Amino acid sequence: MTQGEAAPRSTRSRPTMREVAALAGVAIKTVSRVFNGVPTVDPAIVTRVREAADKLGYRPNLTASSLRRGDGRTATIGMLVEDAANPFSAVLTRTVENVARKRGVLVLVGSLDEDPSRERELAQALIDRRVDGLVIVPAGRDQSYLINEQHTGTRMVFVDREAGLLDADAVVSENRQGALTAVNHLLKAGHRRIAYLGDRASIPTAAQRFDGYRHALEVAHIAYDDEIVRHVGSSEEAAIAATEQVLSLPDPPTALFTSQNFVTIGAVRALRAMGLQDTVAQVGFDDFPLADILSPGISVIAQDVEQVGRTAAEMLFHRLDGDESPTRTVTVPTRLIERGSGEIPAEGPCHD
Amino acid sequence: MTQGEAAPRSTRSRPTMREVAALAGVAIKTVSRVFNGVPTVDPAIVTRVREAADKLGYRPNLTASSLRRGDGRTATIGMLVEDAANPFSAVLTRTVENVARKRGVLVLVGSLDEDPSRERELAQALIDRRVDGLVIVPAGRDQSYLINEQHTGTRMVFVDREAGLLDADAVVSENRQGALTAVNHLLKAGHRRIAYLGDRASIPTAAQRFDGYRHALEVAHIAYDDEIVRHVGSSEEAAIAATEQVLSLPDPPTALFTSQNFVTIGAVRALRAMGLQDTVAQVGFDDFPLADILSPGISVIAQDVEQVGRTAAEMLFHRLDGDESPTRTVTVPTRLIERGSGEIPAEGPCHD
DNA sequence: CGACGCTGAGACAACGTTGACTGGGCGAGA
DNA sequence: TCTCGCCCAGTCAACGTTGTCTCAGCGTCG
Repeated sequence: MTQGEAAPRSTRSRPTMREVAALAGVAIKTVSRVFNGVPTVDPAIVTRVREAADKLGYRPNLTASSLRRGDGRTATIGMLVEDAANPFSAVLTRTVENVARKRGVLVLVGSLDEDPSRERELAQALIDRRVDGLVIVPAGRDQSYLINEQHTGTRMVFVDREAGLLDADAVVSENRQGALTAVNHLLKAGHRRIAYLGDRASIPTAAQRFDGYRHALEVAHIAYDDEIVRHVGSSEEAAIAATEQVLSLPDPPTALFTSQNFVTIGAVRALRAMGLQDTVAQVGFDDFPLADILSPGISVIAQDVEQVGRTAAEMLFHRLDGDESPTRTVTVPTRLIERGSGEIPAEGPCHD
Repeated sequence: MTQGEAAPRSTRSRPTMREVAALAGVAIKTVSRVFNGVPTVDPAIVTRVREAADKLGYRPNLTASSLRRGDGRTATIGMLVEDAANPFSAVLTRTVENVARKRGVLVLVGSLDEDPSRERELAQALIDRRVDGLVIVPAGRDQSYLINEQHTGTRMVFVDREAGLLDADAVVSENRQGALTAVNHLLKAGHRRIAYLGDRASIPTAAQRFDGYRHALEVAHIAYDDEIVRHVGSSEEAAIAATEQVLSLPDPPTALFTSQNFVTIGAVRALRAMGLQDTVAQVGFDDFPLADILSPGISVIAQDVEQVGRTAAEMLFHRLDGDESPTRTVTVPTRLIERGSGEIPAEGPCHD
């Protein structure tokens, strides 16, 4: 079965419009018209071109197309999240993808790991690929490096945190109000000594939640005590340690407000390890899978991540459709889910 | 403050090499050389060009560059997973991203939702953007539509499931062996009546796990009984219903092997709802967060998702680096994690 | 019956960049 | 002194596609 083809099994080069045109016996431009659905092409020629294209396995080159065509659109957007593997980012990515899909737009994803320099690098990498727009959960506090890109037509929406030193659209969760609700809920159960365990205060969302915590205490005329306040970062281990420390104080808290996912889970672990899960109340910020199945179930302030992602994507595409209205920040509400841990009453005498 | 600029605040067009060249007083080609780090450029000119570029906010256009340059590389790969929001896919995406990052390669992500037609569409969309390579968790059983692309140089690696009707690299978990281990573990605890609850049998991984289940029973000389076998799909609700049904049989199983994540969680819920979590043993396939914190902890066969993703990405990049060796399938081992639920002994008399 | 408009297809240049080649200036060796 | 070759920057065309323009063919109307 010796054939003429002596090629080493591998790489032909990919067929182009030129070859399709040659095979169909038409001009390149006509092939272009066919693939762009221009109606003024003889149906007979259309089928001839399509057949030639199928035979050759031709696929249009979108990068060449976007280079030449007027709007320069690549039908691709960039998405920068904290970590593609964590549930918040993953859900966000998926909802943005869902909105993009309806428009034939694909999503480039990058993880920042809370590193501002990585944010810049990846944003640049996306811009170098001429994405039509960006959805960013910013790691740094200064996005002014994007001013140029904004002026040259790259649309962008910030998520979870607003942009710093840049006038841009944003979609955020109701962080301060959510935290307030959480702490008020614990106050209602009679708690007067409520610990705050959260992410580093340098992270804007954490700062806002902390602010809500302080405000709730203030309104309730409870003195702020930084002995029972820990900004631990977002690792479970650190949260476990902090929880143990706080509960080992001479005057330990009777309730915990844990303001971030991994911190919440760390605290859950620590409470169970100490056998205090039915004694010390807890409300966490951000829901997590199986929170309902533990005993007690973990009460949380749930963010509507899907809503956040969907809104952000829709805002971005509106901008791409030509919306030139002033930038705005949309706040998505949170809601309290009572599951048991947040409803544990305060023990001991009431001090008022 | 009336200025000459009457422009409506918005969209300048993005500067090109031409403009940088004009401002720096050099030829376009020299700008190109500077940005490609060609060493034979006068250092004085290099700084002149860089300054001009900075002043204009110039950023190279990678799509134009990849169109012109010889290898046609876009420094972008495509990744098709089942659902970017689920933990398995999310971790996979992240590990692939990590390997890609080291090479300055970005990742386009798409979710297939187990829909073969969507797999084709998205694969085509990625190819139209001329990605350098593809990492695919296939939804369908026939990937022959990719043969052309394979021959024209698009590299691809399949993950979690092998490609159908296509000779391609793959990285899979040890499904059959893992299931075997799970069932053997339950047998060792004295169980003779072990239910199988898993995803639809049309999904290759589910079929392999089911195969492992049957094989383990066979070796142990236990008759197969399809009364206690349910292929329920991957929804928690369906798994809950199936678990309840199976346990309501006249001769209910004393142990469950749940062969997929959501099925495992559904069964956990059902067992708790029925108060049987300390009576009926369970081993699940695939680990999940908080499995250790439940009581009893849920014993699982854990897949090494990071290892799977890393291996796949590395294989892809080896191919891109010119590796032309025969295609191969790498199997990544699983491991049993004992946490309590799988070690609950069988009640009642032993039948042998 | 000739000018006119319309329909459908091709020619040409250009998008922003880089590969291949060219050419001027200058030092070294014959 | 002249040539050779090297160094560095420039010119030109091309990557695959599409916007603009042109043009052939044909039916219509005054």
